[in-house]
Amino acid sequence: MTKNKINKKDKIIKAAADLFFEKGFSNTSIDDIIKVTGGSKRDIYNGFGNKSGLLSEIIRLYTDRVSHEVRLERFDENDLESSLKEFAYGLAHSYMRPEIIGLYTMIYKEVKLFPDLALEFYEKGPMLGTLKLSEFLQNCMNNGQLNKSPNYKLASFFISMIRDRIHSGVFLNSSEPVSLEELKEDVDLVVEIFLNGVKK
Amino acid sequence: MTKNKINKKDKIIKAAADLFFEKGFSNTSIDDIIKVTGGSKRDIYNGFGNKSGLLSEIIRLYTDRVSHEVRLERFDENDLESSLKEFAYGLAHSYMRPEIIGLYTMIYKEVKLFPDLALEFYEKGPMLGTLKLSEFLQNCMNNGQLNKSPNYKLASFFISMIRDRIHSGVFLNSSEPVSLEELKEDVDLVVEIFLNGVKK
DNA sequence: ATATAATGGTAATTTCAATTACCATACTCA
DNA sequence: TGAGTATGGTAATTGAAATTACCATTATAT
Repeated sequence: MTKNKINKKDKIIKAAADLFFEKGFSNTSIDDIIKVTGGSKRDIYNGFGNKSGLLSEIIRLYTDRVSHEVRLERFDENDLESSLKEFAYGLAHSYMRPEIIGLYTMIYKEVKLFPDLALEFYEKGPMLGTLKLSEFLQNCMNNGQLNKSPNYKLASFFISMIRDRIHSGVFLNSSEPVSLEELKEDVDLVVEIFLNGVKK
Repeated sequence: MTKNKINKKDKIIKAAADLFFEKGFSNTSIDDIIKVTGGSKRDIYNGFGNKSGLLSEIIRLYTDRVSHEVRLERFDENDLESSLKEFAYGLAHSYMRPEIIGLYTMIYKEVKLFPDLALEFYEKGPMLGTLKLSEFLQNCMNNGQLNKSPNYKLASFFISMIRDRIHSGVFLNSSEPVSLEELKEDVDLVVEIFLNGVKK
């Protein structure tokens, strides 16, 4: 049955993603994956061509999920501060998720090996979110609520503060991961500084 | 002569650092290094114990250089804006240097393998710079020039904006590296937003 | 100057992991 | 149901790279 084949592929993708995100692509062997899923190496070569093919499918799949979430973001020009805060909470939430951290970790590790996949991830993920926010900022400039400024750049700066607050500890092994609740104050502070910084 | 031994070690360190920064630790073989320096593998095993030992020396050496530079930063409480700008230019300059980018790249790649070295890098590099800035901000708060706020956090936010402006393109393969001249406007914009955001 | 120790080079050795070969089994469709 | 095809499992094969063995050479110190 085709159904079983799909289940098997899914199972492999799930297991491989966990391993790749945890240990990186290069440090995960085909055998490691099979040890989790059962079956045999042939399942991977039949289903995905080779190890790199498996990675491609995983990155595509996970970045598509992220980009889908980003598209759902809603902003309200009549409530600038709340909108920014909600956006920032969503962002923080997303950057804290293990799959996202794993995705970033892996892409940082393997960007030299797969430059195209890294670019695709960037465009469907971080860039899309930045565009979404910059559009909102542009509307608020048109409104007269904000000073005219290069909107994409402002959006990038805002997002950098949020993301780095969460990721710098992870990627340099310099602090324990925290929960969104613990972060809330910091996120609010970011919004406050940013808003003071850019509003009329 | 001991002199020759040191020269040989230095030569190996230089060549290995270039390769590690360019291709990463795991993807550089001992033979790759020897191909550049001449001599034989034994030089590496005699001089550094093994491949990891070589990496340790490199990370120590390069992070010490960075931390030395950071210590030289000068601030002037009487000229807040210029001080921040000068600090930001220095920061940008530093984040753009190939050795620094290489160091970050490699540490991101291998943090799982060498968590202690990653932490050491963080403490001697980014953390030290952040402390330096936060001390200055604290002074300006005491002065009454800035609103009271958690100073280390403010400093982190400021640095995140500068660093991410430069590094996000590199690490996700999403844009060409730029020069400090091209960045100057963006750095000025960061300072402007930040200062508006935090000053009384 | 020569016995002893350190150093360097070449060629194993070992390990690990991706990929492939080959055979047995299970499925498909007439 | 049975010929032909696809799939899965086990066991090669291959290649890369770290580490080590061993011998030759050079340096050191009395």
